[in-house]
Amino acid sequence: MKIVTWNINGVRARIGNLLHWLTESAPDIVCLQEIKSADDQFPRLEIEALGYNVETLGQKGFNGVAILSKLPFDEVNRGLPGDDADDHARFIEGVFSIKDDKGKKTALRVVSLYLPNGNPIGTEKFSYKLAWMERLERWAAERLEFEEPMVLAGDYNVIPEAIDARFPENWVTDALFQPETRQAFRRLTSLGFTEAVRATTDAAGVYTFWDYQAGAWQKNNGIRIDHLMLSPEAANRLASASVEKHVRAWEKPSDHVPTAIELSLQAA
DNA sequence: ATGCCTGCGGTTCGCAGA
Repeated sequence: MKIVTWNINGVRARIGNLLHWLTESAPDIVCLQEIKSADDQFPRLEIEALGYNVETLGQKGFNGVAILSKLPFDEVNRGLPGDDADDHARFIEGVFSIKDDKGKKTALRVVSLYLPNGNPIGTEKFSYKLAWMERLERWAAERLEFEEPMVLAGDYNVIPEAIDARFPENWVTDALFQPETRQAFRRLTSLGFTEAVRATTDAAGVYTFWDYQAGAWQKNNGIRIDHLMLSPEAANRLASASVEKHVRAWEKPSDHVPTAIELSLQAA
């Protein structure tokens, strides 16, 4: 089963790219971020026509997340618990039915998350980011008790290590590379999650984002900030992970590219 | 030191992004 995360930077501006990519990449489940669209403006009909079920948590103008799935949704949960005053659309969870090793029906949980950017540091934006990461950690710790295959996929806005940036020195004062940010990300690993790309390669130069400005793509001035965190039950079934870098060279690209995993499991 | 570029809202500039 192929599961992909992609910060699409405006689903309506990118609908042509999205439809082409869905046909080419043939994912089973897609986690989208920054759809920048209210739910009633989301271009669902074109996507449904390709055989996908669509669930969104949209917001007018910015943010917004969605899950597209060839599997039917058994359950959908919108919003990250822990702060009733938080009105940003950054979190949606879908639950699907799969077969376990013995052919018995069990649940697969997939989250599409858009973690706050947090810049500039020293402002309420950065404290919101860190608070959001604490809420995510608490939520994830509870979900791990289910002992189910689970994928927390999205734009984490976290550069985990220096190897994940072409020029790490450019990011030392940035919210994406602060020690507190990286430590909060590592706490997910401490809970028991496995980050899929680093589980499959130690290579440098694996990036998922290139800024639109200053020729960052042409200079390969990239960073790796889109991640898939796997529960133990999902990590045990990880067959491969890959970054679909070529999509960044398309006409009118998103500044992020799709990041994919293959899990050895079957829909029920 | 700053802007570089892009999408969106709502109008031709401001905000947000990373």
